[in-house]
Amino acid sequence: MEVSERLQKVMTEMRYVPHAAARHLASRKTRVVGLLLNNLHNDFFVPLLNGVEAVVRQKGYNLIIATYHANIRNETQPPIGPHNTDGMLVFSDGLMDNDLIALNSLGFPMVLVHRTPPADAPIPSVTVENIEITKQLIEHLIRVHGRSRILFLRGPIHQEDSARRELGYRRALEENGIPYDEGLVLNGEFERNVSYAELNRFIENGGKGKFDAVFTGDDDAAIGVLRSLQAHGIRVPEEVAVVGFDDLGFAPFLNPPLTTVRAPTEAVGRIATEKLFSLLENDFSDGVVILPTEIVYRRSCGCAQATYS
Amino acid sequence: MEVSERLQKVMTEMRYVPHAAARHLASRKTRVVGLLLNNLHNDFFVPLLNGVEAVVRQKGYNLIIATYHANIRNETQPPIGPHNTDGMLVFSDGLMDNDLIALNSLGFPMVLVHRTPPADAPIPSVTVENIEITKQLIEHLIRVHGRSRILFLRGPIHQEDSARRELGYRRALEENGIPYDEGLVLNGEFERNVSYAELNRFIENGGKGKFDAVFTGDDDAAIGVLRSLQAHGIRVPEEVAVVGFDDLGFAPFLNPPLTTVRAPTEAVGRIATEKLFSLLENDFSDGVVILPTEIVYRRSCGCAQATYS
DNA sequence: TGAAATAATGTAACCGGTTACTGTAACCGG
DNA sequence: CCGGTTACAGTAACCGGTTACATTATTTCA
Repeated sequence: MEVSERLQKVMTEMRYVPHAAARHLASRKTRVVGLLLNNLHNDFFVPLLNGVEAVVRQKGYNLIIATYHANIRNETQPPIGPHNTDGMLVFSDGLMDNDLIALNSLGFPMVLVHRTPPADAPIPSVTVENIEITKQLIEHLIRVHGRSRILFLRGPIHQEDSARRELGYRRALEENGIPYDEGLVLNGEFERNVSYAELNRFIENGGKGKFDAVFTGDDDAAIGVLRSLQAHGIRVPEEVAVVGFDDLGFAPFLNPPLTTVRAPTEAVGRIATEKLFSLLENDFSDGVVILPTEIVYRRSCGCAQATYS
Repeated sequence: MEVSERLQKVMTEMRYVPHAAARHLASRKTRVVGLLLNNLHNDFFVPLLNGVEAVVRQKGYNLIIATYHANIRNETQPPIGPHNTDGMLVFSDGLMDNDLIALNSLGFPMVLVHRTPPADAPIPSVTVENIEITKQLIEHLIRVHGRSRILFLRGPIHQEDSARRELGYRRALEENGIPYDEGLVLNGEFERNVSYAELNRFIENGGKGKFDAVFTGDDDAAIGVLRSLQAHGIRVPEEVAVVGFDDLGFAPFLNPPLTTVRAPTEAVGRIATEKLFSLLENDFSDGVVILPTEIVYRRSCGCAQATYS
């Protein structure tokens, strides 16, 4: 029997597990990758985490998850970096473009998730198509369902998905001759509770009757929107059409079933992590991947039949 | 200016971040805690993670998340342990009772989540009340809605919540004179996709008409159950009443709104993590915490009115 | 002002592995 | 049976901090 085999056997028998810190220190490798998120207040992260974790585990690495966002960046150091990981996935607005450039110039492997790299730093990135599909989604509300006063609940201010969806929203309005109305844009933060509160506020301050559709920004916010509309006795989709984004698992079973955009979120997590490992192992990975999205038409926009009569 | 202040200043100026591995090695502390999960295929983990992560961040620690379950425990070492963390939260059937006892006797701080400690190891634990509330939930179906052929989709075989909910289910049947029928228990794994497939299989193998209610085990599985029932043209709650467990954020907005048990999952995560830190900092924490649960009655069991007529 | 208390600096060992290098034993083909 | 290759063993330096202790500078106050 080879020595290495015998060694393995004895190590297992004696339940010897090498001390991670000592290995890390000596080998200058942690075998840990990090995932930096703005927050965890969204069911969106479940498929993302699944994609990430599956690849990380398969590679025998560990995964550190941390939240870090723009509001705390001046108080705290980023919890993840070259000092405790071999590389990281960035889905956070806490690291600004110049932070990314600095880390990148240090040779620290990174992959951006749902975020475009800074102009002069070739950091790989994985995201989904937002602008064109959002434009189509809004145009569907306008052309098929005759809606024109479309409320938009945007997401976090620095979040790129939010900005792009807003762009698609504005383009659709523009190309269909509907003036953009600042007053119809609320801050939903892509969170069901925030969206619920914001829409309540809007409706209770005389907003009722001022809108005939809502683009909730994402599916999680759609939950808050539906709850608020229901609480105010506004019928969906008859009085107000509602559309979301992401097609989370619950979307087909909301009341009414949610028309939304199917985003391959687990694939985003998986591909981003594979890119990160390609960077770790081959020191190379190519640029920006934009995964395709598609609209799923259900009841909440006015399409299809109500399932329960 | 004090020396330590000046030091801090220079450290910030020069962007010096101490190398984690070196600190860990020298100080024998990692300032990392681990969270061991069976899997991540469930929206249930979002509130749990939120509770855990909030406390971990507030304490300035890092969080490693890993999946580990009974099916892979013979192939791989647990990814989290004394070698790379200061303590861990265990929500996993991958570590057996004797593993826990071994780790505990090493003095490794652990807190069990949704799991009762082994008889002879005083490991703190945080979970929610399952048995009595499930019994009440099933009795509600029996007594208020007159159901008697109640399908149960149990969760993972070693998962304690699943076992306890099954116990509550059986007690309710027993105390109401309904014989337990093995044929009405399916393996839903607490996963929407598995539950969907299992219920489809059941219905298509002649199960249609053999049940008038479903206890889905948890809310995530409820999504699969509702989808399957809808696909087979079975009306909820008229033909089949459906109840879940957890009261995840989407539950009030399923179609129809889901009657379920409200479980304080974020609090479980928060309290469990606080217990872990109490163990880390004071080397002490007391026993088993069982958080109370309550039934939330909505449309899917037959209570309340349909929101959309 | 001088002795004691306190703060700062200097030094070396150590954490538990990895890495590189040197030396010895086993193996292989001609 | 020998030279050359390969497998294994032994040794020491090193990774980048922490810790403990000894030394020197500064402050405090009788």
